[in-house]
Order: sequence, then C-alpha cells, then structure tokens
Amino acid sequence: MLHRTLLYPNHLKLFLSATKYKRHIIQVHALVITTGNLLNGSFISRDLIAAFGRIGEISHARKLFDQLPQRNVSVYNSMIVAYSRGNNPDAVLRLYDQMIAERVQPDSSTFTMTIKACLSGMVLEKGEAVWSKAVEFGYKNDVFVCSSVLNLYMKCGKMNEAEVLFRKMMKRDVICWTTMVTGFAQAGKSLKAVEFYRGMQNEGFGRDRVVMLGLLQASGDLGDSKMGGSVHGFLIRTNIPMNVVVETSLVDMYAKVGFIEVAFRMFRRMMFKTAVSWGSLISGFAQNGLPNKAFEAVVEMQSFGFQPDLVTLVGVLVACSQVGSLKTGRSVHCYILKRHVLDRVPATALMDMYSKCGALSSSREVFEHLGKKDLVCWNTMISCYGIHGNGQEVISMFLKMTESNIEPDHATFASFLSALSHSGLIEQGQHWFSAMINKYNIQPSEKHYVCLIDLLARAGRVEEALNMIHSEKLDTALPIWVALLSGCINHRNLSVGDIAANKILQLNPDSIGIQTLVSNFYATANKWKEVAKVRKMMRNGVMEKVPGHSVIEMNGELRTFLMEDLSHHEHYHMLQLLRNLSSEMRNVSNKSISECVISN
DNA sequence: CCCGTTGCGG
Repeated sequence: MLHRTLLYPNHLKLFLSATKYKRHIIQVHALVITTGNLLNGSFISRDLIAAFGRIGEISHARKLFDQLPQRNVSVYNSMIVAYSRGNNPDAVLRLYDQMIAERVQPDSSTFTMTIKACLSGMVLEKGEAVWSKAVEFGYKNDVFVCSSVLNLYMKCGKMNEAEVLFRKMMKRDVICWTTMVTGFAQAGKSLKAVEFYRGMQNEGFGRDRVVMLGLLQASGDLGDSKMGGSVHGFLIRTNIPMNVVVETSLVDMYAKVGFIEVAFRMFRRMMFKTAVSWGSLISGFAQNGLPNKAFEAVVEMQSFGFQPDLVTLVGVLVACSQVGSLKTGRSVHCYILKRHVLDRVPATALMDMYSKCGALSSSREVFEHLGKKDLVCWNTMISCYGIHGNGQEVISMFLKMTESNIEPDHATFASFLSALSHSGLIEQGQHWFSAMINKYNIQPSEKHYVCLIDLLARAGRVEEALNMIHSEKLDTALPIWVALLSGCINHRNLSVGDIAANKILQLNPDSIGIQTLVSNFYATANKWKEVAKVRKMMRNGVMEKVPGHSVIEMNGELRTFLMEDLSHHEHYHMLQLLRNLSSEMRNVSNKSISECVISN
C-alpha cells in the first residue's frame, strides 16, 4: 500500500522514476484517479507514461496515453521516448504525425527523437521533412536537433549536406563535433575524421571518450599503429575511464593495424566482454591470417554463453576461406539462414568462401539469390570465376554488371584483368585494359600493370613486356618483375629473365615465394652460383616464417601440403605427375594458350 | 533529449 505522503506530486514523480514494478505504477495510477482528477493538464500523466515506458510496459503506456482527453507535448514526448527505447521507429513517426495533426507544438526533444527515429528507420526523406518543420518552429540553431540531423546525414552518406549544415551552425558543442568525427570514421573517410578532430581540438574540445572511438576507428582503417597507440596512451594518461566499448575498440584497432598479439592481450584483460568484443577478436584473427585461432574463439565465446552475431559469422567465413574448410563454411551458411535474412555483406563473404573452397556453383547460387547486388557483390563474383580460371564467364559477368548499371571500379578491373590473364585471353586482356583507361576513366595502378605484364609474359611476349616496363616507368615495382620472371621461366627466355632476376634481387624481396622463383630461374639457366647465393639469402632472411603451404578439405578432413614436403608415401608419383602435367602445359601453351582454357 | 564497439571483393 502506498504511503499518503506520495500524494505530493513531486513524491509521486520520484517514486515513479525509481520503481521497477508494474504494480507500483498501477497503484499510483489508481491513487491518482481515486483522489481526484489529477490526470488532465498535470504532470502526473506524463510521469506515469514515462514510468510504464521505462520498465518496458509500452502497451500500458499507450493505453493510458490514448485514454487522455487531451495530450500535450510532454505526454507525447514520454510516449515517443517509450517507443524509441522499444526500438520502434515507425511508432515514433506515427506519433509525430499525429501530434502535428492534433496541432500540438513539438519541442526540441520531439524533433531530436523523431529525427533519430528516421535514422533507425532509414528514411532520409522523412527526416528532412521533420528537419524543415523544426526550422519552421524556430529550432534552426538548436544543438540537439542539429546534431541529430548531422548524424542522419552522415549515416545516409550525405557528407556534403552534413558539412554545410555544420558550418552554418551558430554554436557547436562536443556532441556535434563528435558526430562529424565518428561519421567520417565510420564512412571510411579517416583523414577527414582526423581533420575534424583537429578542428575540435582547436575549439577547446577533445577530451571526450566517445570521440576517441572515432579516432581509434580511423587508426584501424588507416593501419596507423602510431596514431592508434597514441590514442590508447591518451586514454591512460588522462584517466578517461575505460568501458567495454572503448576496450573493444582498442582490441579492434590493434588487430586492424596488425598487432594481433596486443589485441589478444587486451581482450584477455577485459573484465566484461560482450558479443561485440568477441566479434572484434574473431574478425581480428581472420584479418591477420589466423583462421584456427578464429575458430577456437567462436567455440569459446559460445561456451561463455555468447551467440555469434552476423558480423562475427562473416569473420568466421573469412577464416574458412583461408583454410578451405568448406564444411564449416556451409554450416555457417545454414546458421545464418536459420536466424537472419541474408543481406549483402554476409552473402558476399559466402560467395568468396565458396569459391576459395572450390564450390564455385554455390558462389553463383548465393549470388543469384541476392536481391540487390552492389559493386562489391559483382566484383566478388568476377573474382570467384577468375580464381577458377573461367575467363569466358568472367567476361559475361562483367558485361552483365555494366548492363545492370553498376559502374566498375579499380578493384573490378584488378579481378577482371587478372582473370583474363590467368585464362590466357590475351587480346581480351589488352582490349579491356585500354577500355578501363579510355571508357571508364580509371587510371591504371600498379596492380593493373602487373596484370598486363603477366598477360604478356604468359604469352611469351616478354620483350614486349620489358619494353612496357621501361616506357611506363614500372621498374621499381617488385610484383611487375615477378610477373615478368615467371613468364621468362615458362618460356625459357634467359636474357630477359636475367634482367628481371637481377632487378628482383636488388629490391631485396623478403618473401620465400619470390626467392624460390628467382632460385628456380637460375636453376633453369644452369647458373648454380646464383642459385647458391639466393638459397643463402633464403636461409639468412626469415627463419621464423611459416613455409608456404596450401590446405584442402577432403571428406571433411583438412589436408596440408607443405613446400618441398616429401613425407607422403606416394610423393614420388605425385611429383612425377606434376612434372608431366607442367611439360604438357608448356607444350600446349607454346601452341596457343587460349585453346586450353578449361571451362567449368 | 544530440555523438559510442565487431563485417565482404581487390
């Protein structure tokens, strides 16, 4: 039974804002009704609605709301808060419209919360309409309203609009500065984010914890360990209290700049972890080429009662594609289908995983089932066919892509040209290389030139390739010479090969694969002194490096193939077969490479 | 009341 002193409105308000029991709120409601009609025009109805909303009794709040003979701004706002907390942006927007229809004047928080609901509901147009209404009612310079509009613009990719509004604002607080910094950071415009952070510092802001998250994200994105480390140092020095979100961001940052051990140490020291923390760690393992660590972590997170979310599962798929675990990949696919609608990012990750695990038809199936395909989806599908050496399908995919009005980018051409070269489609490769420049206005970068050199070198046109290296001033790029050298080995061109091998050694390659290639070339040329030199270099250089290997799944079991591994009992026959195959391939390629395209 | 952590292709 409620105490009589609660009849004072202030006491009632305090009581309502503190209790977590539905029956308490109902008792207050009853009390208010039985002791006189306090509901109309008083604050009690607002507080009752807020109290019901706070404990998640939204339908109770709504019933009370609907029963009121008249509703003012506060009552509306309480109801809007309830729906916002319940993650129901549609209901917020309906209430806002109803409010306008009932001619109740919204205030700053109404606009702020409604615009935020537009963001959750991803309705930019509605948000802009609400914003013009806010301007109409005189909230043009309200920092709360403006920040929510800035955030809406940033999250919808309207960076320019956001910047224009930001410049026009009369007064700027930490929040709106932070909105800009995190907005740019999340959009991958890391340098812009840092630029705004500097602006913020110049205005005397910048000790805020949230803005540090934006900087951490920018550091990770740029791979800038110095910047990330200094943010970490700043957090420690200034005694800004850590929390799960900051710690998770630190784990993520360290993983992204390649300091996976540091990330793991940070993770282990975290007192409280969330599914997101686990997700950061797991994606970090996958990004750093530690797929087995990623798998272990997923199992472990589940043993702690956390379910992997979509983002984490994408990390697991990346891990699967690295080790070729088709079985795990398929089970992740099922897991996703059971719980979520397959959206673009997981679908793209699935396509990539399937193709790298050898199941090209499954890649295509996922691709076909996808409703809306973006640039990355198309690029991935092209790369899938490229990996499998299916040049014809790559070309038809590319054409379909342009027919669908998706503008190809530098990555499209990187996959496309590489696929054409690997399929031996020389004329096509040259044609599309110039189309890239002339028709699509993409200036070739190093990787595109590598494709072109590779293309020519594979065709045995190594002198032509060499001329191009000189005329296009590509002679400082290691991958260019590597592409040329492998062509020289295959076509036994010792003179050009010698130039390439020399250049490669000058550039001091630390990759075992490249060193092996050079050593193989010298062996082909019978230059045994040079072979010994390169071998010595290999031994001195990178002892701790894991030797090159590949993994394939057979009947659910992972088989590893190590470089120069002779431990298999049939290794002699395997090597014999490989030798025969490569000599056959050389014979065929001398005739015409394009004749031996193996279609799927 | 406005700003906060994990994701795909190259």
